[in-house]
Amino acid sequence: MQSSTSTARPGRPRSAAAATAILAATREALVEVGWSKLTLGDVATRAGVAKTTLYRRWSGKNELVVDAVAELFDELELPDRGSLAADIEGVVLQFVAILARPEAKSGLMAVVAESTRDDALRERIRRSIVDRQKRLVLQGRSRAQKRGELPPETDPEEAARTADLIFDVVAGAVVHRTLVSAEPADEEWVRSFTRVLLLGLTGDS
Amino acid sequence: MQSSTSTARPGRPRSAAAATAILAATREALVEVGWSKLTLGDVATRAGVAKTTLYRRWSGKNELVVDAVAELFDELELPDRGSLAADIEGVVLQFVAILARPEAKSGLMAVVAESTRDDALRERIRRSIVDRQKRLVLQGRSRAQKRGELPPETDPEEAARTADLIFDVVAGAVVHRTLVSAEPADEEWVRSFTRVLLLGLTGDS
DNA sequence: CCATTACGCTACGACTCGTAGCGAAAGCTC
DNA sequence: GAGCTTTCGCTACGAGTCGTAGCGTAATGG
Repeated sequence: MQSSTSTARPGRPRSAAAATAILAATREALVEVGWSKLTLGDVATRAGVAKTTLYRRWSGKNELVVDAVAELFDELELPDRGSLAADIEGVVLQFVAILARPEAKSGLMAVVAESTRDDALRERIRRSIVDRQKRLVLQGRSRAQKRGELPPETDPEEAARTADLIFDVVAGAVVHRTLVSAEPADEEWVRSFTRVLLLGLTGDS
Repeated sequence: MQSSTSTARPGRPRSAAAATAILAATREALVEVGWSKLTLGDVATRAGVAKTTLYRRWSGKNELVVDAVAELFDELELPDRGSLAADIEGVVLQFVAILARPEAKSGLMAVVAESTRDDALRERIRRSIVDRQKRLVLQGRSRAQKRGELPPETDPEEAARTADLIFDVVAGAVVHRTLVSAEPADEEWVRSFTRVLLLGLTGDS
């Protein structure tokens, strides 16, 4: 019996422009001052809104940064490059490019760190970042199966577990290389990584 | 002409017991309140020392947490389990166990996040955590080569690059599984991961 | 036109920060 | 032991941030 999907709330609607400005200002502040010194008051000033507006929409710094960072990862896509190896290399290079941006580096790792003590935050990260990008793994696998590069999966549950594993290996390796080892994930590194991922340590062509 | 290695400073020496108590108190605080709400005043109280003592020894929260967390990783070792696969599974399980501890989770990720904007901090992390554990990769490879499981390396530079790659893949995958995906890295997962690492995605036995 | 909600602004107590200054303690050298 | 040096515990401080409350105004829908 509802007219539409809860969009029909009375009163003045929230400004969409404000949301855009706030998230952009958050990323700007992440670049300039980093996560630990980022204050909501500063973000509000940069965005040209009142501090109270910020608190009305987000419960705290963590939630705000998650939303600001999540937008960065939505540009990932998986163009068909003809082979599984080329597909992997392509998407990994995109991921590397995103992680090279300072707002992604400091923001992402910080909220992940905070999420170890905050279940709601972890769930927010999972929904808005992690699960959204797992599609790339599924897409790549299905393409490789059509090409005959990978065998079709038999057990669907096993297939889901493998997809999760691949996602952790790929994303984890890139993040670790970029942030912890802090060395460039250039094309050469991506090629080596892809080779190991496809052939393993023992399988040298 | 120095009596010993710069240990011969005049004046009252710094209490070694205080350092131990401070680092332990830091880990305790990481468990109870997490990184963002951890205050140096609280740590000082827990350790039973004055806040000023803390500031005399560490320049800030980041440096303190790095030292407190670094001690956790020193217990990693690589017992000879007879095969490369078994060796990898063993050390990965140890790593998983350490990362399961809340003080390791929140502390490590937080300082890594901060290090994206602080070169000195990144170098401190590298020296006290990352490089210290790369020995495990080198040790495992050399053992596998003696067993004939891996070919001897030809180019030493290429060998170093590969070792770095392996380290990023292993550590990154475990960290991502544990912290970002936030799902258990149990024995079954470790077995699957080891299989992919050794045989690759294509190589199914 | 009226109810309802969002907005901008100001002000507030509570808290943490990092530092300074002090007297006392604990080592070394002579 | 005397004297020097450095650390330690304690107290106090201004500066800055936190998250919230209160108010008048702006923008929607019925």
